[in-house]
Amino acid sequence: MSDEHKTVESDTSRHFLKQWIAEDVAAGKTGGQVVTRFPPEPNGYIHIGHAKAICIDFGMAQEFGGQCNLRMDDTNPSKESDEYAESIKQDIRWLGFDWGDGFYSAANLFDKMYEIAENLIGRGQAYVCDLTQEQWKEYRGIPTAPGKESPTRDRAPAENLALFRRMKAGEFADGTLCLRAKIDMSSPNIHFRDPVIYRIMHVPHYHAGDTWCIYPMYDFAHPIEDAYEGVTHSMCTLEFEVHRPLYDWVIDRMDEMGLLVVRNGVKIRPQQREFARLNLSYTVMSKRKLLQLVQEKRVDGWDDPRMPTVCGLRRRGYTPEAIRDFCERIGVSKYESQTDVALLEYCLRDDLNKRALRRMAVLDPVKVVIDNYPEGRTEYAEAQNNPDDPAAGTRQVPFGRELLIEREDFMEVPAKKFFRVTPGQEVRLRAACFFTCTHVVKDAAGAVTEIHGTYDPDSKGGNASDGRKVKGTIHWVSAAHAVPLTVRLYDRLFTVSDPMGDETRDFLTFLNPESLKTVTAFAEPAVAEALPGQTVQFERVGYFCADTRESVPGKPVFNRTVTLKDSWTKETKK
RNA sequence: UGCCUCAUGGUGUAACGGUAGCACAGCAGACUCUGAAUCUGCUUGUUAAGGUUCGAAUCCUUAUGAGGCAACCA
Repeated sequence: MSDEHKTVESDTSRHFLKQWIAEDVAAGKTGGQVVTRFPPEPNGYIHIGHAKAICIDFGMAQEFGGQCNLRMDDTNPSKESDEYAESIKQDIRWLGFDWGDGFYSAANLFDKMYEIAENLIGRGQAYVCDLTQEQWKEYRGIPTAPGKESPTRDRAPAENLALFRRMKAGEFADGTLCLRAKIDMSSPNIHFRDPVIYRIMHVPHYHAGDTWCIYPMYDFAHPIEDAYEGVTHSMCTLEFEVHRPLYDWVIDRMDEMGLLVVRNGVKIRPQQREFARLNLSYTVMSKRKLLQLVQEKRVDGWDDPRMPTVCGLRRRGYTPEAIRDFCERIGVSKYESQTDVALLEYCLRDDLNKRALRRMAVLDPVKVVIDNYPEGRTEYAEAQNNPDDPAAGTRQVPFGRELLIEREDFMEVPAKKFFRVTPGQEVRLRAACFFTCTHVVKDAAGAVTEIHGTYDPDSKGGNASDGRKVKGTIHWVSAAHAVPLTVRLYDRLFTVSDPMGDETRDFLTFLNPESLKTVTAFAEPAVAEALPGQTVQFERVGYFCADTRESVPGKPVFNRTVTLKDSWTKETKK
């Protein structure tokens, strides 16, 4: 990763996770290597919120010269698939992170987990419970009142073991029996009230096949996975905070069984800490809500450019650098905040400004006729591909008597401080010449159909030899050479900053009906050469990305990635 | 009405007992062959009340507000 994307920070400005890890390193708790992990469940596509977690997990490992594993936390086969697992890998690689040979799957540890479970039974720390789920719910109690013990809680270990083996052998139906840790039914922490650690589930596993019909629960599996991988720092989101005592309980049991990894003579005791998940304005982040948008066809699939999914952002034209920069800037804390999507857009523009080639395209055209320019003649204006980067070179843009310019760049009666085309006001046609409007032609309804004017032959290239200045420069396209292209103008998916914030209204009622507008635009010929996935800047308009799905040579389709900042529209609203 | 966590400008974060800073957003201006970018300047903040201290955003107490926990999900 390049340094220029790192935000400046002082030595003392370190978020709490960084400080935590630094202290452990100093105290020699890591055995010489910090190991973290990103543990997605392969049951859906990852989104910008996951990207934050990925940047933290991989970022902390990088910062401390350690290793970050990618682990599929696949303990519930009813929801998981290889397709999801592959998409997750692809998205993480695209974001720019590398897990090296640290790829793991919880399923690879099923044997060991089972062994630990039997061990727990033998030690009288787990038992097979035959309460129905309804009974269990009743026995467990509620947060404000203690639970009561299962009638089978004190069954003899030998009996429990026999039962558990029969569970494994497939002798029981789903939900009839389960294995529970024997902890404390009166604990104020519900997760300590003899949590279920194994359930019967006659479902084949996408990765482990049909070897198992019992599967471990998250609270049991996760610390075991961390421990076996030698993970030193296990970072997750806030909702797991109340699970931490249980995580530590499992680690303690493993310690007693002598199962903790020893690295360079140091016993690695994984520790969990929690940080606030990302909330972004004008979108939703829950997997369930995103799934709903897809299933109800409110959007065009998981990779719809309006979606906050990584694949959606990618298709929209976002860059990994911009996303990483964003994740760096939002910081890490335990406060459940809502980050303004404007910051994400800032990071995007900042990155694209440096690298996107400049092109000219007119989204809402009106014809311009240069009356003193010869009919049928074509000249070429040499335009810079990126004014901030001379190395990007130049291109030749065809110019002729008839041009197309942006409708909003003309005002018959100019507003105050309007520097664009208006009768009698000289403007610059970007990279070409000066132009002055003389008169307009209108249709029966009074709409302008043609703007007539003259150019100054002495201003070819964009500057007059007498050195006079013009206040406005506009983009244009030669009518005779214009390439039509389909442009999708994307806007925020929701009309309100927090679509989930109103409990009385469904979030769908806040969908922005104008989140997608499709128009036919006209561009200079070079635009047609853009490769799918390539982002260019349509000067004065915004950044646009050739769609990876539907753009084909000869029939280009562009997605608006993000607009340019626009201080003129603000001016007009005053 | 149990347990856990959190609270700094509009937003997000920093300050770890010693001058409340940075970024985004906003506003004003300079510059400009993109009304972009760049540059300058500005507005706005420690939830409240007590306490400890020479000194509190920071430590303590209480209150208030927000979030989490009652899947055989993760």
